[in-house]
Amino acid sequence: MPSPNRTTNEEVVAAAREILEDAGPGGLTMQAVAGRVGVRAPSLYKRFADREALLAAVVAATVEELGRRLDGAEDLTAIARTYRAFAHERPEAFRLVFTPYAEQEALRRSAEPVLRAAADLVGEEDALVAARLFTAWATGFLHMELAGAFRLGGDVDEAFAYGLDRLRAGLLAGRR
Amino acid sequence: MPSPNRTTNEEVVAAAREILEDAGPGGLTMQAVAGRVGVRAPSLYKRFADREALLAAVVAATVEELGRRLDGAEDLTAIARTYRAFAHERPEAFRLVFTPYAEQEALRRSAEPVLRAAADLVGEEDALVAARLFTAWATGFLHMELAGAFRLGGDVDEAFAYGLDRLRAGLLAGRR
DNA sequence: ACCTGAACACCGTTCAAGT
DNA sequence: ACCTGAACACCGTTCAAGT
Repeated sequence: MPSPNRTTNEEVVAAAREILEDAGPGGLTMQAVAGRVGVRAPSLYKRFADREALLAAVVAATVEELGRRLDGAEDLTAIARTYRAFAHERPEAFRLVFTPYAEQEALRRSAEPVLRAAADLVGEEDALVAARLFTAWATGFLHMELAGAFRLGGDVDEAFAYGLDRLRAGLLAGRR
Repeated sequence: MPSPNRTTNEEVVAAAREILEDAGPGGLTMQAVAGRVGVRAPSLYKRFADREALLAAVVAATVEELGRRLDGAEDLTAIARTYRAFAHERPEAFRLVFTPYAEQEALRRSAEPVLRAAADLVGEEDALVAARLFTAWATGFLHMELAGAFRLGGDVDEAFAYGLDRLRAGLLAGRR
């Protein structure tokens, strides 16, 4: 006798993302996720091989959303602003993006707008290395900000603006 | 009847650091650490309040060692090289440095050489923001490299050299 | 077909009892 | 004083049995 699905993969991932932000990675238990979608923990194994696979799906959904938002950003300034707003909104998920959980494919898609903006600045030939410089800076800055590494002094917004400004200047000067 | 200590805090932390690199954070269990220093897991609670406190001590020791190595580096190029070599040597510990586990004090000490090198380049007034630009880039780059985010194409060494070069150029151009 | 209770392995942590 | 066996709570995961 077939019984209808009591939940969906999308619903499970959405629940996991909420729990992740509310309770951190340690609070993201199979039981907590199951409870939020109204099933028991063993049922989740029909949908995800194990907790790690669920985490990978959470990261994939996060990277996808980030990619969608970045699509609207046209230059490095807009991209940086969007990127930072996203990290502030979903700090726990953001922390997981650059871990081995992340899938290459989704990362590549979300890197597209950065590559385009970098090409506009330095040309096609150096677009990749320039995009990596920008992404590494933005990623590192946000990781440090979220970890509280900037609590010691100085204005964080000012440091972000300075970094973006000097980065753009360095890229423009290296044009060829 | 007093019994002599069968281990020391330093030995426990050293064991934990080895296990962390060999087996990742998931393999860093209290039992594994205890086993390596020749005691049972409950004994560790005489030395560290809980697993999180032990992890914090691991990160503190890591940051301290990084700081010691950076002391020998005089300019941003040398610092970048040292920083990258360290991340390659202890990837798992490096990943934990910019998390809430890290203590502010140790981080500040290890930031000293970067501040000095930044001041040499842009002057005292902008040294802090310049150091944050450099550190964010280096940290982000290494996190991405360790996460395999650069496996898609292009030469990683070249991207690192390009980033450092453009960063220095941007800083120099902003001198005032 | 999908779901679950029960069970197992494993881990963090506590504590009374050993020396 | 330091160490440990035993116990407890909690979690990931499996699976036979339910509908």
